[in-house]
Amino acid sequence: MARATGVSRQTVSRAINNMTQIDPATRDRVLAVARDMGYRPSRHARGMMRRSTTTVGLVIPDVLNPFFTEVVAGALEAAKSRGWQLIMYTTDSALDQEKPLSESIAAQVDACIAFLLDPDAIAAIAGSGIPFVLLGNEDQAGSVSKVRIDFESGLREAFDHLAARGHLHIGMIDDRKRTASGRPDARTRLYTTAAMEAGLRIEPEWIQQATNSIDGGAAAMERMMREAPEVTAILCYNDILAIGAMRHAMARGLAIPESCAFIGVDDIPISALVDPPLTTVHVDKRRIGQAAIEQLAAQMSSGASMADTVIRTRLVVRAST
Amino acid sequence: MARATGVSRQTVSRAINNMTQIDPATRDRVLAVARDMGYRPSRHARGMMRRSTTTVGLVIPDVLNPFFTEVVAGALEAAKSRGWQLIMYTTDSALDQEKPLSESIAAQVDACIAFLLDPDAIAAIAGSGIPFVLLGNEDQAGSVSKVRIDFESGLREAFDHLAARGHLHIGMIDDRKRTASGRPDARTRLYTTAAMEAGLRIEPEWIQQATNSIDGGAAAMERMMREAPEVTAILCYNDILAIGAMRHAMARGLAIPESCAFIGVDDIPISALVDPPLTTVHVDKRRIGQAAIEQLAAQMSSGASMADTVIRTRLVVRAST
DNA sequence: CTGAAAGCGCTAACAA
DNA sequence: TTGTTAGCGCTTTCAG
Repeated sequence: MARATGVSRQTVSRAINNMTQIDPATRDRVLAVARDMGYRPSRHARGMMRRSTTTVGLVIPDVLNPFFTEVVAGALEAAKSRGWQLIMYTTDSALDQEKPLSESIAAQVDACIAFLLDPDAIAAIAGSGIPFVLLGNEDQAGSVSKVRIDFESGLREAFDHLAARGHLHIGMIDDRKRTASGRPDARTRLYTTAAMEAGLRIEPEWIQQATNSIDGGAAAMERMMREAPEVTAILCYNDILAIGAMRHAMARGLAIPESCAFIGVDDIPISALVDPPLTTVHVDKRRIGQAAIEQLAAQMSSGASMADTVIRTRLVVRAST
Repeated sequence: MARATGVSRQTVSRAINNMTQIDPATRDRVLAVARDMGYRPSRHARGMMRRSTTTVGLVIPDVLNPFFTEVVAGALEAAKSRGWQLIMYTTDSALDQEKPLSESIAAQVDACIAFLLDPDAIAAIAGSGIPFVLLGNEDQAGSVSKVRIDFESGLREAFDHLAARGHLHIGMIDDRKRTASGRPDARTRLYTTAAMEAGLRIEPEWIQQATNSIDGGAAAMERMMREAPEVTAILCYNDILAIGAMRHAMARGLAIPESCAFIGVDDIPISALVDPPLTTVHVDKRRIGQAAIEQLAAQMSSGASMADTVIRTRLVVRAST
């Protein structure tokens, strides 16, 4: 306390917060001393008195992935409009980072929204009692509030679109890590379902697993061309893989979309800029972030959680098909 | 306090933090009650006792700009390795948001790193006494610790490269907002300097101001083609503008690089993927974020701030020149 | 193993 | 205008 230094007492408080009812001279003196000894009010002590701004944790796998970046933008915007703060956490897309992170997070924030796959990690946060919204994980038990993405609508459109163009051999480039996690994404399931419903057969080698990156997509395409040359259209787990695969196909001399058509998922900004522009299943990513914050707000005010938000998707047809 | 509910007293603390020296039975009972009444330890009260994790504020103009995204990734990584947290703040690239944000920020975090232009905003944070590192604003007074980007090296390479290819009429597409702020970026100054040193003339209409987006770049290119058709090479404020301009030029029938060459700045991931791949001045964006955290750490331990970090740049030649 | 007391750094209420 | 008292919610002595 500056009481020892300045001649005055806890009246420093009045000075620091420059309240009224204080002699300007005293205030200045206190402030001067405070500056000299590098005094800084404690965030926590303050937070205890004034009811501080709510701080929400946001867990995403990877900041460099434009998909999550847009979710962050949406959440940030919604948070800012409520005067809330956002603390960013990253799992580096590593399943084994989820658990330790989740265990420490509840102590740091007032509420949390997170992309998480590990059930234990999800349980850790949900069990901590803080308001919580889970993102993009549809096969989680119903006890936790969710914002989920309805890929079915868009993916069905995609399949119909390809079928209408006469494609009979439709392959898929999937996310290896996601598949390996034992909790395959809805996209994978929907691909199989849609093919069956359309009466199309699928061979195992028509599904290639890829590391989630441009190069990963290219590598998967290389294998696809070697092992399944009969495939004339490829549905990709996301735009990044689609772009990597498409570029590789072009480099290897395939004409697009004549020899092979490509469809991505997400509709990240770059997809409209590549050549040829990528046909893709559009997801309103900002809306995911916004909706998550809104659900958090609902939990915090009413106590009860509101109904899950479902983000619809739709096909955006461009030149790659 | 759970003392009223559970039969026991502040020994809940022992239970909550599951310390040793407590009867498992008692612990479980306390925990059960705590869960039932939705008890959650207060972040702040805790932070007062245990010295809590340092929380650093990170201010950037825009999360959706891949340049800043990579800076965030670098900062996040460096922060995580120290066990620090990052709170994200955004100014939405609006100069007038900087001041109010800066004034409230010091109370929320233990330290701060920020992309800021408004001198008042900078002074507000610097004056608050928290450890502070300013990013990318080179013409700020020397009193504040900085990580700055040395565009000169890379930009000089870029000019030499264009000159070596015989370009005599080199234009520039600049960032309108940055120019309008009255604090033009070093890039703008260096463009003029480099041209003079190379003995090249510059006409006013060779410098077009653009809104910082793909479309903004396209619009600026449209004006450039109309007002300065003699220009055969264009240096752009950043890759986004360059890509927008280049695409528009192609759409209008220009051959690239034969009719017009383009050079960007930043080397964001997309630049290598567009067609033709963009020649650009590479900036190590992750390093900016890392360096900022390192300088913060230096300030917090030694008290004195370490020397500013300078991020070197270099030209990456691709097919657009 | 459990309870009582003291105090973290600050602010709010009331006196002086 | 300034000082005093009390207490925010928790952890940490030190006794019981």
